[in-house]
Amino acid sequence: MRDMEASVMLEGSSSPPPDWKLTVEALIRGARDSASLLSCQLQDHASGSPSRVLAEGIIHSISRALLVLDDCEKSAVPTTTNPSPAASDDRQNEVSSGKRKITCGRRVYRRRSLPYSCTTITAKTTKDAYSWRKYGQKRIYNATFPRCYYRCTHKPDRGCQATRQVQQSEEDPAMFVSTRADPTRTKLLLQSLTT
DNA sequence: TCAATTTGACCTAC
DNA sequence: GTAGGTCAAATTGA
Repeated sequence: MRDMEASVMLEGSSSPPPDWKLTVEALIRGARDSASLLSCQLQDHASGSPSRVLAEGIIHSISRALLVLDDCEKSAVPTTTNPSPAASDDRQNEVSSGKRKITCGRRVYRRRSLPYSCTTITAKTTKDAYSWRKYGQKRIYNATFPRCYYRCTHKPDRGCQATRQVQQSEEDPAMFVSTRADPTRTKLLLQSLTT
């Protein structure tokens, strides 16, 4: 698996085919369905059992493979996401309006489609190397459960850009769909896969 | 007192 | 125009 991921990434240094995006989306759908199925199967096995360890490994590998594919796509179409410093200055112009302050001028946000994202499905919100801090929650259209947004606690002091989205599964409320994105650490992971 | 969470507003991608 | 991601004031809890 490791070798496959590495080779996929190396090939991704060239321009992707026109239907690359459709291919990746199809893979993502298939992988998510597979992960959901495996997650359901996991419920019947005790934690640490060989079957469960194997299935968790498969889910992890799928997530990593998708991560590499996504990165190949991104590398083919370079983007700049540097927020304008001037934008933050605009936020200084605040006026008071009732309960909360309303900002004059435009805020600038880094947008959508989590770069270098990695989706996993777990029986509960798992602990990892990060310390997450919740910064938002939204009701999602056609979704029963709201989506929660987390970012790394160390963003202000260490500049950690990791973010995480967690949403309860529609099919099985006991499961949580977790999407993590960390531009800096993902690059390091990809480098390690090639060595 | 301070850090974490909540929640409505703001903003942008689609 | 709408859905969804982010901001930041208010609130809560240790």
